Amino acid sequence: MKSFYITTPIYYVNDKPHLGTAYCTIMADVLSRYHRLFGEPTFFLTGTDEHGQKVQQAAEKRGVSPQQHCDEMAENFKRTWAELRIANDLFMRTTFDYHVRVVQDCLQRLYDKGEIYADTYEGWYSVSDEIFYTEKELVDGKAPTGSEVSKIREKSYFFRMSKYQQRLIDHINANPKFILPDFRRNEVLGFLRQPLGDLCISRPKSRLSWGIEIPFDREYVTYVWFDALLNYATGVGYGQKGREEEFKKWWPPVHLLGKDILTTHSVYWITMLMALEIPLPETLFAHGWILNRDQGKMSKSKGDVVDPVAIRDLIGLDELRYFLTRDIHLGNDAPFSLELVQSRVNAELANNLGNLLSRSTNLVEKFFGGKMPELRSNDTLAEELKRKSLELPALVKKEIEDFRPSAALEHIVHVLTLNNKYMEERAPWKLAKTDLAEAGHVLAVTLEVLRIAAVLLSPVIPDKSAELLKRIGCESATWNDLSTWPALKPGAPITKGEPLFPRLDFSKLGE
RNA sequence: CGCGGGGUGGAGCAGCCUGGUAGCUCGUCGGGCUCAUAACCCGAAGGUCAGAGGUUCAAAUCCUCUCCCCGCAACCA
Repeated sequence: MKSFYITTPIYYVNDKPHLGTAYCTIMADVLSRYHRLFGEPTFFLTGTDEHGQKVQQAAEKRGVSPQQHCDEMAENFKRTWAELRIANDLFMRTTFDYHVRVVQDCLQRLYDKGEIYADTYEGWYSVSDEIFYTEKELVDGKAPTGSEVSKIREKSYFFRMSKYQQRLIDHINANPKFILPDFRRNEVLGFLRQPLGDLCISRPKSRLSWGIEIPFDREYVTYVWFDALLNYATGVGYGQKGREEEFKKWWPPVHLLGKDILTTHSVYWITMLMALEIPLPETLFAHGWILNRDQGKMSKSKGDVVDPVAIRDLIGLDELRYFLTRDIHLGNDAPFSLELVQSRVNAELANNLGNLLSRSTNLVEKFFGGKMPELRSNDTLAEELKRKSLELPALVKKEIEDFRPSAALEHIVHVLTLNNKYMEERAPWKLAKTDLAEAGHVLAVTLEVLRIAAVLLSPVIPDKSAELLKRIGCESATWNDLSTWPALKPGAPITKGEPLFPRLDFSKLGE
């Protein structure tokens, strides 16, 4: 059986989780839950990137050790993901012992193979900013921050990235699903039309001590990206005795990442893997950014609500997950606002799904004493509904495999809409007075449709989906149950309950 | 001439690769229903698909040019 291994970037531990990182993590969660539902062995990795100058500085400022600083900051992420129902299999941290050890092994191996060599790094350095600037970044001979820069030369170690340029181009061209969406692939290929340089992968300890020590020269630590990217491999056992089977089981991964770090992944990471002779990832999928009303990047300074937990508190967890999955076409930039959330959630979750559940369960309570009615032979409309429902799993699966979760949800919503039309057409509230069994049939059909929809929506709205299934007495919700019709047992208890998705109303918030 | 993306009814987006009656959600207007979360159903108005030219029997879709918006242009993360 084919396994599915998906990763988010490991987030820089110094930052706090915001809507952008939450978006990426939720999408990876949704995709991994779908693959699990399909019955595939699935592994989902997220975590934190913990080395680097900024961490060192932040720790110094607080008067704590870098490790302690990281331990505390990593908790922000763990807690946030727990709040958002993220079901990751591992929370990876680049300060894990085994990660540090394997990164060092990799450095040593590449050095021994001649893939890493010593040379002189020359660049414009700002003492006050403590970083190098590229020629192009300089403004009138000064750093963009206005500080003085001077040209300095220092011994550094370089990875022979340039050596792999053509192989990388060939691989991208030969594997159309390697970099997605398509236009991102073009972007990377465009970038690769210029000659690729070698990558400086060392930093002198005099400037940066919080990093992984380079085994063949203890005066240096390795560049954070070299360290961080390897987490995708070390997290599932790469290079570790006793974990060979684990690595074999999960590798290669699907990397979900932000478009801003596509270059590091498609160029640095991939050439590193080539040099290390590790099989390449299946797909690098770059998602877009979530923008505010003015189409700008979300930011606290602009007064946007960026704390994902605060947003969840405002609109509800499953509602947030649904909005991000449904309203945004994975890969594209997309606007975010409470109005947009309200509109989407009310239309599809409250009015369509929630209300369909309410009206059908209400009628079952009213006319059938809260017991699941029986199906009869199908009329044309019911036959169509049944057929479309049974076709849904395959449609959803295809869309998810193509990274189109929004389209997957659209198919489901479409069937629910048809069911609402069906209710209108057959009017079981009237039928009940003339032909009770027929009214029961209409309701039974509806509840079966709801069952299938709820199971197919469970990766996106896990809590609400479970609640729905409970109310309609569904005991088994596996992928195989989706090809069963009927699955609900006549006579089983059906309960109406409170509205599953209360309508949102932000009109009074004074936007 | 650096590279790439975008410009589709009032709003937000699909469609473009593999040309063939312009689609989805919301909003607006009219009607129906009254089981339901003022929800549901039916109908209508509203678009020269940024602009110009070209290819074609046929272009939102392919090609060229122009205008506007955005991202990237690596070794901070």
